[in-house]
Amino acid sequence: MKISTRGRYGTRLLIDLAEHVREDHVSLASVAERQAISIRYLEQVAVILRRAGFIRSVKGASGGYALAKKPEDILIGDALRVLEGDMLVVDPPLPHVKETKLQRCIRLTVFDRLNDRIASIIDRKTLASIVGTIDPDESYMYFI
Amino acid sequence: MKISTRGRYGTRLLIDLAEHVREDHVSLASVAERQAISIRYLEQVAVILRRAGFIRSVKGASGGYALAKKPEDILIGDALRVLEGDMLVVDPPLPHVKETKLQRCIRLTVFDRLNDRIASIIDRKTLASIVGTIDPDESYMYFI
DNA sequence: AATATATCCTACAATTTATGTAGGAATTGC
DNA sequence: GCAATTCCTACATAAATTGTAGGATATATT
Repeated sequence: MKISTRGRYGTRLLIDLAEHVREDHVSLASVAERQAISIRYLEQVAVILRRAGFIRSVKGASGGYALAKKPEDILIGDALRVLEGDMLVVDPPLPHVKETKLQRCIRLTVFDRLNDRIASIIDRKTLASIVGTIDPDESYMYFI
Repeated sequence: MKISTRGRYGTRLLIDLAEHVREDHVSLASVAERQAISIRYLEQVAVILRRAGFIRSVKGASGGYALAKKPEDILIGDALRVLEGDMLVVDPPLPHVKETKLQRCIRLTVFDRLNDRIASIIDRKTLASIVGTIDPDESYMYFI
C-alpha cells in the first residue's frame, strides 16, 4: 500500500522542474542536490518520465531536463501511473476468472471505492496547482 | 500501492465469518473452500487475526473460528491495518529527518490527502455494513 | 581539438516483501 | 483411540524495491 521511492522521487523531480519552468533546463545534479536524492538513481527515474513524454532532455554540457508540457497540463495522477503502475489498490477482476460472492461484495463496497477516491484526488491535481501552494518564503499554505 | 493477498484473504475470512455469525464456529476448511483459498495459507492469516483479537478459535474436532466481536463492532480499516500495515500511501516524516520544501509540499497536497481519504473510507465500513449489502439471491445491491 | 559536463543505456546486486508449502505438535469431540 | 481441527515454526521461491557501476554518447566551453 505504499508509494515507492520511484513514485515519490519522480513527482519531486516534476515539481522541481515545474518550479524552475522559466529556465531552459535544469541539470539532474542540481535537482538531486536540492531533493537529497542519489543522482544515479534519479537518472533512471528521469528516463522513465522522459520516455513517457512528461519531460524532455538536452544532452551535453549545460544540458539538463525541462517539462515537456506546461505545468498546468500535467496531472500528478498520470505521472504516478507511469512511475508506480495503475494506482489501484486491488487489480480489476480478470475477464474469465469468476469472483466469489464475498470477493465481489468486498470489492464493490471497499476496494473499488478506494480506487475511485484515489483517482479522483490524483487526477485533479496538476503540477501547477501543487507548485501554486508553495509560499515563496518557505512557509506553506494549508488552505488548498 | 496494492493490497496484498494477506489483506484480501483476511477480509474475506472476516466477512465469511460475519455471514455465518449465527453458527458457533466455522472451520477454516469450509471458508477456504468457499473462498477458493489455500487452507494452509489461510491458517496463517487466521492466526494474525486471532492474535489481534478479531476472531477466536476453538481447537479440536468440530472446532473452528468465529468473530470475537459483533460484526457491527469490527471496522474493516482496523482489520486491514493488522493485515497490511498502516494503510498509508507514504510514511509520515521521521521526527528528526528534515523534509525538503517540495517533499513537504507534495505530502501536504497529495499524499496526506490520499491517506485521509483512504482512512475515511475504511474506517466507516463495519463487517455488518458490508454483509448487509449482500442480497440473499446472490445478486448485489449497488446503492450502498 | 580537448575537456568537462550531461544524459543515456545496460547490467548487476543486495534487501525486502509476497506468497505460499511442509512437517508436525497440541487439542478436542466422538 | 481416531479423526478433525487449530497452532507453531521453518523453509522456499519469486518478484519488487532500491539502488550501484561502468561506460557510451552528445554538446558547450575553452
